[in-house]
Amino acid sequence: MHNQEIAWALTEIADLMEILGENPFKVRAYRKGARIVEGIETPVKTLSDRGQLAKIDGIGKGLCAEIDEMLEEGASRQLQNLREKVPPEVLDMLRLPGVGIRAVRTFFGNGYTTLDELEEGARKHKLRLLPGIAAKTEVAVIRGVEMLRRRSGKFGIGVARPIAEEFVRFLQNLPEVHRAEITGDLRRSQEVVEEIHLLASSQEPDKILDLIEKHPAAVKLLDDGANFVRFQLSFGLPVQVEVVDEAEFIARWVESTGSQAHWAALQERGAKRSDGYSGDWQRFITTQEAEINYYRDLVLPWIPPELREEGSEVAFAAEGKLPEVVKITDIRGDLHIHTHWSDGVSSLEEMIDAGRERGYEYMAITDHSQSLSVARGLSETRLREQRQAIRNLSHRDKNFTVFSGIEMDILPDARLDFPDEMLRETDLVIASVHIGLRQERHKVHARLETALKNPHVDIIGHPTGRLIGAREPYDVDMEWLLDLAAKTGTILEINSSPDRLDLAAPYAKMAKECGIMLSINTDSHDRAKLGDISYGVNNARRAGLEPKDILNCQPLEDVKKILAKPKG
DNA sequence: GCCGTTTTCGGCCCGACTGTTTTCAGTCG
Repeated sequence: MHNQEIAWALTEIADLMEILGENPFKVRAYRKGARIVEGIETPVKTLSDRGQLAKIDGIGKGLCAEIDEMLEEGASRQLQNLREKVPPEVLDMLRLPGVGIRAVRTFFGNGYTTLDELEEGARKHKLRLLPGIAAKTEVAVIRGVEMLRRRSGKFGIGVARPIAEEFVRFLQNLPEVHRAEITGDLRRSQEVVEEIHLLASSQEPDKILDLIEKHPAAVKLLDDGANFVRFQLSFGLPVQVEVVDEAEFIARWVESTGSQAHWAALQERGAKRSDGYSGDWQRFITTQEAEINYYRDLVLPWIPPELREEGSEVAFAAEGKLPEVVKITDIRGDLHIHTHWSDGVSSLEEMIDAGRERGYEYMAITDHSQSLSVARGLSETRLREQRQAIRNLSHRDKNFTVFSGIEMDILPDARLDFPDEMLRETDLVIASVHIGLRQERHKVHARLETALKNPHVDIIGHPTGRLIGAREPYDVDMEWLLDLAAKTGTILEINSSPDRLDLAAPYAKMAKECGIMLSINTDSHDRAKLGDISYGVNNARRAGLEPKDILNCQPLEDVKKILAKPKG
């Protein structure tokens, strides 16, 4: 089992124990263990073999034994036992916003074991007859079940992509495979996908497909044919592997990357060609070895997969109007980072070293501010202490600049968490909404207005507050927000966490059109998450953003000027 | 279950908002 799978298993154990009324601190220990395992970069197997697992803070004897069992057996007996006691959909009830552990226990204790039953109970006003459940909870159940249904069968890019990459490596290591790539929605970096689609080329498709079917992760065969196999992973995600002849690879790759609209637009363009080989253009280009040649034969520049969506991009490309979208190598620093000064896992030193190792020129440490006490937010005194600690560390490397910043809370009553004097002396101020997410629109607007109009607020963090598939955005009129950001010269964040991707690509595109600068940040709470920047970059590419639109694609001196300059 | 320690068991981030309530507990972040 891999680190992520172990982390999922530990989380599931925690959820099930909680439903069964286990000691809350034991539950918390499992959750914490999951978070730690998720953040470890080396495979847990390696640490276990070296006997270093129990030395990690937060992993004691019990969790160590639990993890060792998973590594050896590929499963946890405790988890199996717990699953026998709690039907799977009772776990989903925990995901309903506004429904907590006590309500789930009440539902389960009164015989509700599926979401369908629960929804019916809510619609027929039966839930309110249960102790401690009222009409509002019924509304929350109905809304929440609808949200879960919309999400069902969909998997976040943060789950799908690492798994897809692992299968690609597996395929590439087979001697019979010439080339293997991710294709489909995932290659276009959609936020959520319904399956992983992989394309491989080989002269011996039967042999490849046979091997794939026997892969230990393929728990259930869904479908197979002459040149493909489709199977399901343990947690339900379908994977399709298609094997084609080398000569067909590029054409099939372009076609399967999609979207349908893009492919249709390409075909139309091919059919219209009038310079000699219009009749068999497709046969000609199937023998290409690179996508760039495929597009060149249609007299087009190569179109990045993230832009192959509407179909209209083909015409834009033909007119030379495609944006030069940002690449991951354009990113010069990460400007939203947490450390264990607040709720991060890694130390200040570890985060700074990790940024330097990524080849960044700069980074901003932005821990939470005092009001977010659950995250051990920094008081003014602590922030000043941290600034001094950062200055002390900065002397170690003159080629790497660390800004001392803050992720300051925008309070529910529309005040900011720090006075202006404090903000003035802080290198970079991100203002974010963390509490009071269900307020009415006029209150949310009043809060955002205070933040955007404050001359010291540089960036609005995760501007809509959504968690993909888990929490709706707070109630904000996006056109109003973009207009205000443009007027005040406030930068908006593209939060790279695959759970957030906030701003979403369509809003980021609108922001660019309004002349708003964006900042692609990871919001990392541990050093392993710095790599999430790739999700943010993919999201920005879908929005057609170019390096000039992005704060952290600018050289250090320019970033300093932008942060020092009064807004507006 | 983890940690730290007065080495054997007690304490484990917390405050605001909201409604299950009519005075406190559940939920959220």
